[in-house]
Amino acid sequence: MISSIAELIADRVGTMPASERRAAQTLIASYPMIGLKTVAEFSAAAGVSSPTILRFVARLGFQNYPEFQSSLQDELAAQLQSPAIRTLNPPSPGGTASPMLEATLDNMRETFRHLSDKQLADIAARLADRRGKTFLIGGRFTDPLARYMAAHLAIIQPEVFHLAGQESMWRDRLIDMGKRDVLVIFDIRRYQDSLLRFAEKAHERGVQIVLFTDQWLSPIARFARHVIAGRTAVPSAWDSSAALFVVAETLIGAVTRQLEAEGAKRIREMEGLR
Amino acid sequence: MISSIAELIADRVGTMPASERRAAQTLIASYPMIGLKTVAEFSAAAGVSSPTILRFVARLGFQNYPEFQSSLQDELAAQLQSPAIRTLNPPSPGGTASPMLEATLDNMRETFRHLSDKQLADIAARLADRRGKTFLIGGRFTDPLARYMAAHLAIIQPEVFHLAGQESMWRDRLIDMGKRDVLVIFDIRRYQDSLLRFAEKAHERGVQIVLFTDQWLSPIARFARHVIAGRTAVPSAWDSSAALFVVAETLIGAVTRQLEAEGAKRIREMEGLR
DNA sequence: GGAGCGCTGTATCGTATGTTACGTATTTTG
DNA sequence: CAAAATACGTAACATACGATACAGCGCTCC
Repeated sequence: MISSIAELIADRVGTMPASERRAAQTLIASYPMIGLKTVAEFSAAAGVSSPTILRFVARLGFQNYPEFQSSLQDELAAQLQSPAIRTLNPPSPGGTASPMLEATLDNMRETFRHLSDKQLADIAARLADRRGKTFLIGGRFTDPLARYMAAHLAIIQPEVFHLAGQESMWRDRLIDMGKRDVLVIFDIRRYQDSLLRFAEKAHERGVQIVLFTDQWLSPIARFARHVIAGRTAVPSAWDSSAALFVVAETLIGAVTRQLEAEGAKRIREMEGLR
Repeated sequence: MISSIAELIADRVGTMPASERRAAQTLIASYPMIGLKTVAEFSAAAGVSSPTILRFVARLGFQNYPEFQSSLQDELAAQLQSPAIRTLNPPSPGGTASPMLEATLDNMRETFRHLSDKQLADIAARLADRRGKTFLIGGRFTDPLARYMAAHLAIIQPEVFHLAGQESMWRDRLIDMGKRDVLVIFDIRRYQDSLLRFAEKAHERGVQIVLFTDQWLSPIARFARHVIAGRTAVPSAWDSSAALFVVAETLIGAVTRQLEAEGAKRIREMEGLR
């Protein structure tokens, strides 16, 4: 079975005329980068004419050059998006038994790799801003994450609300929301219409939206001021929210640090109330 | 020092207008593939207009779109030619970007090191046992974990109940619990008396208790049939529940696999009900 | 409440790109 | 050795792509 263009070429290079073979060799030599450039550059690198390149890709079975390029890109994307394959292939050191764990760890590293300290700091600053209220809400499976975050934030600052229950209940809270307020939304596949509708309404009111979503981005990203895209792929029937969970914990920690002075006092008071 | 376009974006995303930020987020989410496609495709994916994309790349310092694409390609080429860099980056990116992340990853590895496959399989089998009911409950900060697990388990099997609300409400449910039933409890420092009391009563009725706790073990461990001890130490004012979260997800996956036949049917039915 | 500024999308334009037609060179075959 | 078929490049073409000008809109700041 042929699963990559490189294999496809190796398979058919024998039946090609001389010039096309040179094209093939050039592509393989710096696979697949040259194939992503223009026909002119490709032909120049191979030392042949443009039509030869086009005949070459046609012989590989592609209708036109863009289709060939898309194919290469898809291949690349598959390689890049699953570092797990690469990390697992040279089998895990020490015999870490659980592929689930390995995938989760990879997800977290990937998620944080796309997440700069500055972004996190910005979001933390926004959440720590005491001038406005903070609302949190989540989808079917992610609502617990919203609760988790709310449970912590509510301790270090006032005016933190988790929106639970029915959709109509949230809508009634919209009236309390304004420009200085922050709405934290958790939404991963399959994205919920109800959340999208709610986000849109909140956005119209000028509420700042912080969105936790997966790598394919919930449509709510349209309205969000800050977007956190977590990796969710694991060898399971379900998507994993673990990476988002860790980001949430990181943010909780950062906000706590910012509110240290006031927060510490609050916490002490709360302890006293027990 | 800025060595990749991703960092460049992270650096400047704060100074960008809303639409360009959407472009940035879209690119980062599926980095860097979208940037290799045409302006039209990029703009469509980001939900903005073409000129916005062009202004976005201009703001990053590129003269034109092709130059931006070449830059991305060069970056990709460098990554592909030395996969070693990619594998080495996560462990030690110079000064470990996020100590929080590092600590969390360590916690997970440690947690799973003390957790045998057999233990996990046993617990999964117990949870998949359809003869009894499943109850889940958690403490102040861990209740969301119980909810998360309940949300998933409830889909693949009937008779899954999350115990919420006030203590007196749980107590009333004790009457429904018997020897064939399982009670999943989440309890980390500072351990809650209410949970301990509840666990004891359930234990007296012969309920099988599965306990998620921290490395110092909640006193509930006395009554538990299975104990999962997760590492919780992180450089933050709060303890981390991330390791327990991952164990929970692992169990959810394992139970799902065991109930595949019945579970799949249930899931399909549920989808149909939407 | 009004004036100014900045952001964003629509419509248009020029051009670089992929594509095709055709003529010449090279090889193959009877 | 002649004749045909195939291979290859040059040059002209059409399309789709990136770039730009402009107008509408919302926001901020007097």
